[in-house]
Amino acid sequence: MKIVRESLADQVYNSIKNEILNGELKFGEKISEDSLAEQFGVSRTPIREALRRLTEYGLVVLAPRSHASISVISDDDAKDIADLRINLELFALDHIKEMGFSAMLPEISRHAADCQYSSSVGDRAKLFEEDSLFHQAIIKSTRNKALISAYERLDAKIQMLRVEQNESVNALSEYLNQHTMLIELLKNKEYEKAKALTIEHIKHESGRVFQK
Amino acid sequence: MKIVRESLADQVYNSIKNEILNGELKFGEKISEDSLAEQFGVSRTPIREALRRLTEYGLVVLAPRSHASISVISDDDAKDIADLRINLELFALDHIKEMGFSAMLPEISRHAADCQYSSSVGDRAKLFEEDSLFHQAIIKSTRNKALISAYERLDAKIQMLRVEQNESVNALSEYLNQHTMLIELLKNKEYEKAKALTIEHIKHESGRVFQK
DNA sequence: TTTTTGTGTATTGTATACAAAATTCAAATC
DNA sequence: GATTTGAATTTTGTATACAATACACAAAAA
Repeated sequence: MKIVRESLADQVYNSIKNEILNGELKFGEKISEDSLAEQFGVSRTPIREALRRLTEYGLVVLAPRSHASISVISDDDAKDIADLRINLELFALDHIKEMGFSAMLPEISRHAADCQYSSSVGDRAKLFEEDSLFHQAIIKSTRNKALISAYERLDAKIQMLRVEQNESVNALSEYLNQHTMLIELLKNKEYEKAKALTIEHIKHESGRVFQK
Repeated sequence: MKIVRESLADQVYNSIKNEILNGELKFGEKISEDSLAEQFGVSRTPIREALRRLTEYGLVVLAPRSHASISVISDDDAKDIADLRINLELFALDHIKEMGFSAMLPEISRHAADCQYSSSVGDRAKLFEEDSLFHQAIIKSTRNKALISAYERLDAKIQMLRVEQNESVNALSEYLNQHTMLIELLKNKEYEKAKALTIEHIKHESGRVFQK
């Protein structure tokens, strides 16, 4: 077996990403390479690589020769993200209709269950993480690599948005029930209902951006 | 007006991208930071940033602590890309159906015309570029930033694929006529026909991956 | 008071130096 | 001959040094 040590750049990337999704780094906050380098005890080189990768995922914005800052996602952007997300998830359902679940059904079910559990013990962070993994698993069942990587990028921003509308996840139990309902519909091959539910589910989560 | 000099990393990024799309750099070819640095007369730092960005766009593959190489796109990957592309372009058409063309129609038409012209003078590179811009313009008319950036990533690989199947763009004039036909259908609000044509158009271009 | 200009400071962009890991290839072993 | 081993070489990963640009704030001008 080949052991590959994670590079400092990768570690820093994950750490900064977590700090953004934890809310430790606020949206719009300026960040300097020097202070991050000092914070993580590394040189600026891996910090720069991490920041540039985060920029590609839309979590960080780079002002050339000036500074980096955490992204701010406007309501319009949030609406765009939700619209595209609906499109991609429906595309995945079409694929499942044609080709079946592949081998992902157990994983999908497990993430739905873990959402329920995390909710019941009040672990919001874990709940959000499992919710992302649930939707990613549906996408992954298509085995379409282009789709999977496009969704991965979108998911980074979806996760940011969840942090932002921190307080506003109303009717959480209904939201979580939709997961199990969706699984049932897919098992029973009721694809049109599954699509309708997916749209409702995403609009439900995206909240206010669909209310106008 | 603020003059911002393009960074060396950006210049190198564009140069390497062009070399890949020109075929100067072959698919699967190993590339070393040192030799690129020497070739461009810069240090490894901007080279590394460029390579990492290219990796995010799927044009380059990084083997950690070992080497970088130009991506190889398999037939399965090409099929995935074409499927997703169809989905995204149909999504854009739905948007145009709801909201109209926005102000992009002149630009769309111009790129279609430039495709025709480039074809007539036998400028393949320019033809491919304008073809990409034509489809990008349709996507841009939705004004959905998430969609636009997702498509931009996909487009990088679409361009690579066009280079690969260099000789096989058969029935080019038919392909180009489809551009003008599509514009006419959209002007006349014949959206279902436009969608059918889009599917045909993309499958036509993607060639062999749809032939099984 | 408001605007402009200039200078010092802080920050990013790039080059270079060094450390660590992977690759190569020849010699040794089976 | 095929495989393994190990040192030499090459290449990447990271730190540091320096250059160039942007920023902040005070002094001067309108």
